[in-house]
Amino acid sequence: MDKTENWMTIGQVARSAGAKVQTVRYYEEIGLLPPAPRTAGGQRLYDEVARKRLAFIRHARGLGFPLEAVRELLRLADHPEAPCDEADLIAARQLEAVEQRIAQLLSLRHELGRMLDHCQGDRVARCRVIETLADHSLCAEAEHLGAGL
Amino acid sequence: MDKTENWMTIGQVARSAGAKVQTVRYYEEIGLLPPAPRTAGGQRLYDEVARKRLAFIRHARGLGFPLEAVRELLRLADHPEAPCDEADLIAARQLEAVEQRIAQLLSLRHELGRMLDHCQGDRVARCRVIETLADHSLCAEAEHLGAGL
DNA sequence: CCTTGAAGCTACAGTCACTGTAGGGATTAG
DNA sequence: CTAATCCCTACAGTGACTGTAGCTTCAAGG
Ligand SMILES: [Zn+2]
Ligand SMILES: [Zn+2]
Ligand SMILES: [Zn+2]
Ligand SMILES: [Zn+2]
Repeated sequence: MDKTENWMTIGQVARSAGAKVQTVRYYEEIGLLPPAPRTAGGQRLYDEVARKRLAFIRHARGLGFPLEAVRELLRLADHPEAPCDEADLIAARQLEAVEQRIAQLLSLRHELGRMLDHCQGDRVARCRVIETLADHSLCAEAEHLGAGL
Repeated sequence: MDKTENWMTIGQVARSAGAKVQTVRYYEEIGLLPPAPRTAGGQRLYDEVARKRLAFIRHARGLGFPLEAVRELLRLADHPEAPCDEADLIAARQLEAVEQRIAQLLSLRHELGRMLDHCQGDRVARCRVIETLADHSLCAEAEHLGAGL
């Protein structure tokens, strides 16, 4: 009944979802958002449906889902009659990835804490931080092979 | 006393440090490793000093230090008489970054677990995973604004 | 109607730390 | 001598944006 389209500009829709303007354009470019209709002057316009879609994407990204998973979740959300096994599987895989990452980071925290605890704050020649980095056998147990935060 | 240089190829030194050959060349390119001496045919050669330097880099990377921090740690390791405050500060900052990341991921784990626990595994129309992504007010408390794993 | 300033447009480069590929040359064991 | 394995350079691609330059459009005030 409410056909009064309440158009928003890209800046408004971006703010409403906590995204940057460039990010919204990027999502359109890679096909996560449909091409937005434009004003006569070529500026993008967004309605409530588009705003919700953007909010969905940002929420999923905030929970760490990679964009390909978000793409799949959007596709599923567009088919409400399909069974939800696939959506649950994607979320379960994401949970597993988060748990693995947590385990890895707990191990890194342990090693970093140990390094700092053992250092007497003397010269570099006797710095436990430098010594440990030069000799993995000073580490407690961790494998810390995968890199990055 | 041991001047018998025991040269390794790039493949050998990479394997010994758990790195790929391209990664070793990349470290040389960005100046983390000094330019390696070459054979007459132009192939790189590595000695024990270079092997240790590469192992140091990989160990630091394995503990999550960004390359710029590794660069600084290497610079400090080359000056054994300097005080070790700087090295300890870099490690402390890394520890703090790891702790922040852990806190964030624990919150994500909580939300993902909640989503999955509440879903009855019906149609997408009633899938708690999709519902939650569409409506952040179904989340417990977390801000999950920063993205990515 | 005109001006001004904010916001929008495209196109492209840069981030981080690699990884992969194409198209060749070097080295070594048989 | 040949075949297999390694190595070389140079460059493109990854993920998910972010920043910049140089322009155009829009809304509001005078
Ligand atoms: Zn120290
Ligand atoms: Zn270690
Ligand atoms: Zn479900
Ligand atoms: Zn939420």
